[in-house]
Amino acid sequence: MSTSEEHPGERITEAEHAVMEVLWDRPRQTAADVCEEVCAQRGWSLATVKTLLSRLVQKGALLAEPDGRRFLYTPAIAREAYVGGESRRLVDRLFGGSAASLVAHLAESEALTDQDLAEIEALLKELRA
Amino acid sequence: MSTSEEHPGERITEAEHAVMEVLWDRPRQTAADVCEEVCAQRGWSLATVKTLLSRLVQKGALLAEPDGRRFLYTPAIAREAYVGGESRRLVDRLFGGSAASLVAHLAESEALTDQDLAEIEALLKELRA
DNA sequence: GCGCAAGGTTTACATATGTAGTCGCCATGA
DNA sequence: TCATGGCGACTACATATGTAAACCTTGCGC
Repeated sequence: MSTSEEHPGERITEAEHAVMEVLWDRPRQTAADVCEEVCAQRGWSLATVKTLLSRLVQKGALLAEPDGRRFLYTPAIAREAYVGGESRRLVDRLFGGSAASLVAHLAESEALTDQDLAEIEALLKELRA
Repeated sequence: MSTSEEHPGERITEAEHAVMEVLWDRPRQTAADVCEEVCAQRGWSLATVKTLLSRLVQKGALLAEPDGRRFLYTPAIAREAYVGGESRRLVDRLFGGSAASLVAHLAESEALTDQDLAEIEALLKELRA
């Protein structure tokens, strides 16, 4: 059941993740573009964004496509893969690998609203079909 | 705000979490006891466990109950709370706060086995009752 | 042509984290 | 009573992470 991951495990950090989100939302953006999207919210400077972009490229999480004298950054890993990996990590670490346990916990701890429950039910019905 | 400040937000790290699990499983254990449980698996030395225990006490995640010249460590926070917090953090960060989205993702990414699905369905039915 | 602005690269530095050694105290058995 | 071993406290140190400044290169507008 191994995911098609071959990077030795270059974890993406919290701060880096914020940058990834911007690029998943819209690929091929410059450092300035990314900053435009997050610097305000996170109180970062352009320099910080540059650093994070570099580190992400090094980690193989981003691709830097040359565009004249600058780079257009694009995710090298799909959001789905990342989200899946993180989710799995959580489930493994806290729920003994049982996703059902996670759902159970969410439900019991009232982290799920009635609407959530309805949505999940609908979803399950669909999956069963 | 004295030393024994109660910070609900003091993050517990991966390594520290391993120690917490041992104590959640069985409270009031000494450093040596805890080591007994994890040193082998994680390849840690007793010293490492001691450091982690100290940090956890500082963070307010553990209580050190004096027992003669040593301490019996006990979780100061319930596992439920920790698990809930971590789950919520993940949901917020990756699923825009929608727990249902998480479940949807798990389902779609086949992280849920048929049995998981069945369990969840049963669970939902119960919650509806 | 030339300086400036835009971009990436290097360097920086504090705090966090993983992992562990060392110090000093003291209860206990020889 | 005295050496020992067990124990927490203090110290250590490399790497990771957050955050950013300094620096270097080069295309462009004037």
